[in-house]
Amino acid sequence: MLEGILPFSIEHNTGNALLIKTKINNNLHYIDVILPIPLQKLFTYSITEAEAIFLKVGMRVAVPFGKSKIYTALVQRVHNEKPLVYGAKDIHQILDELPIVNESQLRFWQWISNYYMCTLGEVMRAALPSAFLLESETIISKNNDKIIADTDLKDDEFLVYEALHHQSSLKIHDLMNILDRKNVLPVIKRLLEKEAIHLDEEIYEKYKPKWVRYVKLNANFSSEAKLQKLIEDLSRAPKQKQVILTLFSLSAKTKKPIKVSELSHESQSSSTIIKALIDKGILEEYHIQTDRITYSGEENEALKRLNLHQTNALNDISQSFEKQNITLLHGVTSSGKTEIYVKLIEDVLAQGKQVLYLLPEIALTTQLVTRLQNYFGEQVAVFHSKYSIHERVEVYHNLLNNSEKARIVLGARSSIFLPFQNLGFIIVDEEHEQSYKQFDPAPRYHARDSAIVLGSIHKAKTLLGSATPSLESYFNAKQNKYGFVELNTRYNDVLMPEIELVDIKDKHKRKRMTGHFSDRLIEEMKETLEANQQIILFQNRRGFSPIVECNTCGHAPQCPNCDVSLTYHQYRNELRCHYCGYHSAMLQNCMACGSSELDSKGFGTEQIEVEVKALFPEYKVARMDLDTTRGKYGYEKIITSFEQQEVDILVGTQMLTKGLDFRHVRLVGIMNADNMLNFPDFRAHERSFQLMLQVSGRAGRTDARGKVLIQTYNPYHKILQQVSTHDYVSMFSEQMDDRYNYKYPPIYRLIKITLKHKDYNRVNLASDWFAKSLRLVFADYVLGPEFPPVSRIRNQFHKNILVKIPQKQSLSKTKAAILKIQNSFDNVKDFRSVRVVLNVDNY
DNA sequence: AGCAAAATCGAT
DNA sequence: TCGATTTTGCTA
Repeated sequence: MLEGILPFSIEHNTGNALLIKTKINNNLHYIDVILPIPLQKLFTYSITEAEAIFLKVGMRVAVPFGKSKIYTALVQRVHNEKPLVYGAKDIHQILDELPIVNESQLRFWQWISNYYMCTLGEVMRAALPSAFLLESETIISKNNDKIIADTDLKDDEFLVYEALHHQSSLKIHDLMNILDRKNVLPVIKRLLEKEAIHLDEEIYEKYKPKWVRYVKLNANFSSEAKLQKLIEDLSRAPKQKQVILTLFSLSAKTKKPIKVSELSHESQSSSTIIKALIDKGILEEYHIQTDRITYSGEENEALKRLNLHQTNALNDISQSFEKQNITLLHGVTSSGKTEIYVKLIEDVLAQGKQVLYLLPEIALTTQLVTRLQNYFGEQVAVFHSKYSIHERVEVYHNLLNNSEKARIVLGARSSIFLPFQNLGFIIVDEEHEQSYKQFDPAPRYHARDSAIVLGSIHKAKTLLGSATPSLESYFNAKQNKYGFVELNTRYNDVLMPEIELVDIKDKHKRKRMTGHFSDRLIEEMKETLEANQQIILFQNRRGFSPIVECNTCGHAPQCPNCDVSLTYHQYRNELRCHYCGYHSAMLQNCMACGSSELDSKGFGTEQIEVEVKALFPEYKVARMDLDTTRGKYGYEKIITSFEQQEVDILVGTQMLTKGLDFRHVRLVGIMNADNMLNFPDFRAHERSFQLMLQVSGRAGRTDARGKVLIQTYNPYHKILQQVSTHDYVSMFSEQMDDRYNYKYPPIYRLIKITLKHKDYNRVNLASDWFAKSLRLVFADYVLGPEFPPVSRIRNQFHKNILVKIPQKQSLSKTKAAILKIQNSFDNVKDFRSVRVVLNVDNY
């Protein structure tokens, strides 16, 4: 039904539970449920008649599973088919009054599970806020019916028993702390045998509504006279009197309920004073349940008038949507795409439909959120990983209830799983971003592609936006699968920045380099700083230097768990592994020969920061990378201080590229373009082009034309030439030739199969076997097995096999064949312990 | 996934 | 030879 429009089709999978056909008995009732674990099967439980009437598809039930665990499961089907080969267990409890997952979501889950080759349970885990998935916890308590003599207990048993005298119940985790070891089950078992304790399984809601404490004057004092008396009585308690007076003035001013926190703040007195008043019965406290997500907005901002180019683009998009469900908007950086989105959103809202606005995680900045909130006020809901589980539940509920508070969802990739009721429009901004693809764990979905399917399920329109579209989307637009609209002028007609390539090989030869800075870059930096403008320096590698090498013997320290050399981080004087997090103090001497002459090879953001500070000591320098943006607001702080011009030079990794709008940046320096271009990946050239153009786009966003300097050893590289002329089209056609010749996406599809095991030989044997079986079916379309550039991570050896799928080959049959091979693979005893990871459309 | 039974390991 | 650790099998 969706052929020709979608890049893929929807297939249906019937759960295993349905395969065991059975006699229908109308007196017996069953449900098939999805469990949030990586099992392909659905499970059938028996329910009572009353439960059968009450239970609807999409409700949660707590069910016993395995020996003692209780899991949250989702009802997938209610029926009367008695399973023949096993006895269905009863459910433990119903958890919802109404379904929390709707029919379209379940269809969507099914699609994700089929397309990305994972189980429905894994999709469920990704799709529901973790607070919805309660699990049972074993509670240990003392058996008071029996008295145990201390002498009957071993040391560890005694410790637990003794602890139960002080605390009525313990959790497994507490036991681990008490006994200071992981394996506590034997102790529990022995205590259980001696009837010293008993166990209970307890489930609890992780979500608790937020209650806020309010106070009011006790009704006894409502009359004028009594009030007068109260004030007099309190003359000897000035602090308390102060609180009462503040309460009066506050309630007179706001005419709203008074929060305890507010009162304590306004009256400058501690909460103990308020507590004393409550205890005296003068004040009365009460609680109101509140939303965690509140919008304390100013007046709605009037929509900015669109300029001519924007208006044209808007009209083109509307026209395109008449014929196409998906449209690609290719708009250069700083062309004002957001304003166009806002107009489109307005139209959809007017039709009473919901909007999903997807952004890469990192681009979800306060900048954009407040901007949208200023236009749409309360109707905007934000959903991303920095939100607490409680906040996520609230957004989820607001959508489920089709609340006014969630007409527009602004979110990162996981927001495609929210319970939309009436979705009318999806925007995928920065569509080319690779972070839309989930890497680990399963489901390894691509949010852009999944959003397109979601759109088709809801019959909604989808708009993909980017200044540097992915080859995939541009190709689809060229093939007329998508509509296509271009916006080539920047807002206010600011010219695209001038891009200059600096040959550092030549500069090195002529001794024109200071550290990693060419004379040209220093010149431009000076000029920019003197004009009171800001600079961004881009280096796509964090740390100080990626390799530390001994000058005498050439030995470089390696990570003990991974196959990489350790990166030197100067600010903590540490060696770090960027794959597993291993770190150790920086060595003073070479571990192999003891020489103290250690040299660093290569450079990262940290080293650039140090060098800039030395070059321009009178200016403020900041660094933005994974190391400086840890913590909830780390990222925000750096951006704000740069925005406020407290910082003149910002050094950073690709984080800098994500949709930030800085007004005073005139110069962008790319320290070294070569390491991205030489990255061993078929998308390296495409990605370098996108990355460089995106950073360049940060320059000169308001009036003066910006400047970009790209330092490289190879200024004649095709990609660099294309970047310097802003030539997306020739980049596209050239890259497409390569993709065509070497059989890569978007011409061919890819499925990557990764095998992992701690034993090197076993990975080799297993992957050879796997690849050989694949070749029997797919012949030359199988690549590998090959070790990835980093072949060992966290003590696991990795080996990759790539399956290329021609356009005309059936996707579902291909996947079925791969699954069949995996199944026989799992039946080989020696291979069973090898982890197999399937990654469809891997990035 | 998580848990327990079965199989294998290893030091007395 | 017994106890500990790893592997294997199953969940409804």
